Amino acid sequence: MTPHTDEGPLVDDIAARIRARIMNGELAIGKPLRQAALAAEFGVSRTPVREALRQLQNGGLIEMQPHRGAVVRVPAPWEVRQAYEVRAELEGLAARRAATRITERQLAELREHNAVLHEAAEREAGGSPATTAANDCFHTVVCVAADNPWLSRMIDRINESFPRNVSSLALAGDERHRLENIRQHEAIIEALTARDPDRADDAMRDHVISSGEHLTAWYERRSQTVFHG
Amino acid sequence: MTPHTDEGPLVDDIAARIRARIMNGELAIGKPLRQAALAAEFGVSRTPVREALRQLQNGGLIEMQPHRGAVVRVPAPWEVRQAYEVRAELEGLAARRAATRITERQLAELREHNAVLHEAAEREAGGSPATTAANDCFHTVVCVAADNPWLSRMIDRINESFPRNVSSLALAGDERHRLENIRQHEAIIEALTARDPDRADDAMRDHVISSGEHLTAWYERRSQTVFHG
DNA sequence: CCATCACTTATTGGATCCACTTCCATGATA
DNA sequence: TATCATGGAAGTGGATCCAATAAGTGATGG
Repeated sequence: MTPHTDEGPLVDDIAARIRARIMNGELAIGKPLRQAALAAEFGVSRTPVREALRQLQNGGLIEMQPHRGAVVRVPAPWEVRQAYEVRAELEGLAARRAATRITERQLAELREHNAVLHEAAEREAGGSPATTAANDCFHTVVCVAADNPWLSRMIDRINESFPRNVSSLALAGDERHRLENIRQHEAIIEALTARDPDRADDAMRDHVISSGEHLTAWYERRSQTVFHG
Repeated sequence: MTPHTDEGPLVDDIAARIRARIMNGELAIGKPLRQAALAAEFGVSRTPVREALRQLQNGGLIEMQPHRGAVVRVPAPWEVRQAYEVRAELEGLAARRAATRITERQLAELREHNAVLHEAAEREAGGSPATTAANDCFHTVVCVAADNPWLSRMIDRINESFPRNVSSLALAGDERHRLENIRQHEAIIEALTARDPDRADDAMRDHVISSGEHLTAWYERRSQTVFHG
């Protein structure tokens, strides 16, 4: 199963694969992760798996208790809000920088990604991998246009701390939220097209904060279900 | 030597100790790190050392080439500028949040730390551990007052990516820079005392950006010395 | 005299082994 | 019957072992 095409250290490969499993929901939130099981699944020994798990712990995606194993982390709702406040600040900065640097080509890409989202919003539920990917790409393009690798890295770190399928699920059920999302993207594209750093910054902040509020609300509902139901 | 007072996983302890060695300059920039030597020094096997090194690599403090070992990372000057632009954004946010949350007690601490810096500035060169600590504490207090663990964590990650003694060295030689530093701290304290988020944000940004420029300049001089001298 | 190639050596990365901790079930005892 | 002790099973963390890779070194040929 994806037999490890030798590209760099094994442990990074393993970490990436485990992260992917968590991101797409294959390894559900709260699920315990057995080193032996993962090692067997990937056809390697426990050593690189252990190191990979530690990497993921460092990134905040899982929790490890000594001698008790690792579990996919369950973020508290207020943590989501805190993280998204930071994300808003960083993505705002990215948009600000992008406004004076983005190319016509990249602007076209943004419109393309948003068109995919718009089309999907009318047709299906919205939680599909395609829409998740389009959403990711939208933000990635802005980051690339911002042309600051450190900034991109920091934003990535935040995103990698929350399972992606959860963010999608939060979008999935709410038609109104999806349309709001698309309109916010449009506002960002407009500001970038106008090469207006202040407006781009504001538009991006609004967008991220609003997403964060929806996600926080989702986690709050989920916490109630899990802990009291 | 500091015989590992059992608090938590061994690998974290090792990572912290190696990081400390790098931060205070005991392990100089560009120096190769031998797993066996570190293991012997700490009285453990190579396994936890390897994991610790990988943690540090993840944090960006060292570089590891496969089968070629790890070296203390040499940041390029432009990287320093990029990182400090991000840091300015984050610390600005921290100051903004702190303005409406900071306690009188914490304000007093800020003044105290800055007094230490002021006193040291007149007396000695400025690169001492005490001044470094006071500088760190100043920013830490603001972060704590901001009351957002995610924000603190992100700022920490940036700071942990550059050996601390280097930042101090950049300060050490320049009397004018030291005084500028202290005045900027005063401006931040004033803004926080006035509970003015906008002013606090601006003052902190100015301060961090200015520090970043000095540090960048230091790295540029150093690069020339190392690579062409 | 210099370039190249085989060989040696140092060092890393992954696998295996062992000890220790934790959890769970079973049974003894008040 | 409830509670606590005890033993076993599962799983992790660290140590050790082995294979694979890359630098260094000396011999050989042009």
